[in-house]
Amino acid sequence: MGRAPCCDKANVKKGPWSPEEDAKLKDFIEKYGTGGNWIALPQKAGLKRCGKSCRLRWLNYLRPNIKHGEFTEEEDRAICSLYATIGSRWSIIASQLPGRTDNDIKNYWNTKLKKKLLGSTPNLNKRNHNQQQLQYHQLHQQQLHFPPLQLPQLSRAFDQFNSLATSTLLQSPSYFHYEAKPSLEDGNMIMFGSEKSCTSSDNMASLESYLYNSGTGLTQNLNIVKEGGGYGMSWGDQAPLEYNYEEIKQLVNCNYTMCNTPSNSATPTSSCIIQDDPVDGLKPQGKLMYQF
DNA sequence: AAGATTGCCAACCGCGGCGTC
DNA sequence: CGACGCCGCGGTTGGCAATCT
Repeated sequence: MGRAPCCDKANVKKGPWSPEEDAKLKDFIEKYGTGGNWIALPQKAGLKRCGKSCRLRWLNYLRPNIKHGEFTEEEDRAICSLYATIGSRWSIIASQLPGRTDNDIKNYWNTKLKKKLLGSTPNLNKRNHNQQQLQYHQLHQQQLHFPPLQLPQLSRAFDQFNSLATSTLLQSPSYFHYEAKPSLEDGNMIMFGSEKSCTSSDNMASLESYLYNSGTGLTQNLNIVKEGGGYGMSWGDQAPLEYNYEEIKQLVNCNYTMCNTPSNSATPTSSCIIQDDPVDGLKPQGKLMYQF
């Protein structure tokens, strides 16, 4: 049996809100608040709308201090760096941008910012867009001799680093590094992986189990070796390429500071940055330095 | 000039999390 | 401790406007 519907779908209005409905909702909430119950609110406010629809309308449009219109360069940078760090968690990203809603940011990212990062402009037709994208990548590959990098894998990697940084598994000062480098065998693939040393076998077992259960997709090719009194571990995968090294470096390094500052401290306990790490004086490797 | 395509964004939908009973 | 109901999130859709062919 499926989930019961949240409202009587036959008796609720759908689609765009009229100014009258907006006024009713706004007046009601300003007078009485939401009462902590969106489902009951439309009936009390005299609206033939689903509670969820009311909530969305209020949060995305009617509530005070909502910012509409163009995003600033500063907001662009913040969205980029947060997306690179935590992925598509729009509500968290929105919480860092006063006046902006998660829906707004999601739409902005999907329709404009993503394309901006790819070096193309909005309102291009498909043929021009594809041509420009191709030229863009060709130019970058000629200049850098480095294939483009795929963003989703990086986002997952960052997710994993973030949760590890704040997990109780890593009590003592610890050091991680994350490497993104072109595969020597296949220029169209990127290798990504991490290494971790640990002096306690118990700790390592917990970490291993954590990684297996974290669902980040980064535990392929997990390799654990005994090193002296402790253990060393590395894991990684390879992925097809979409973005180039410079784009990713800019994304990550731009304004990036880890947000795991403890409540009793003014300074963050960790940070990350991608540094150039030339190999044999030829290709740069993206090395994400992660210290906490 | 008109039909087709693309961009944009408000709104919808389904699902997972969480609190309550 | 499981069922239930609500909330909030992120992905998707629909429809209008702009642009292209």
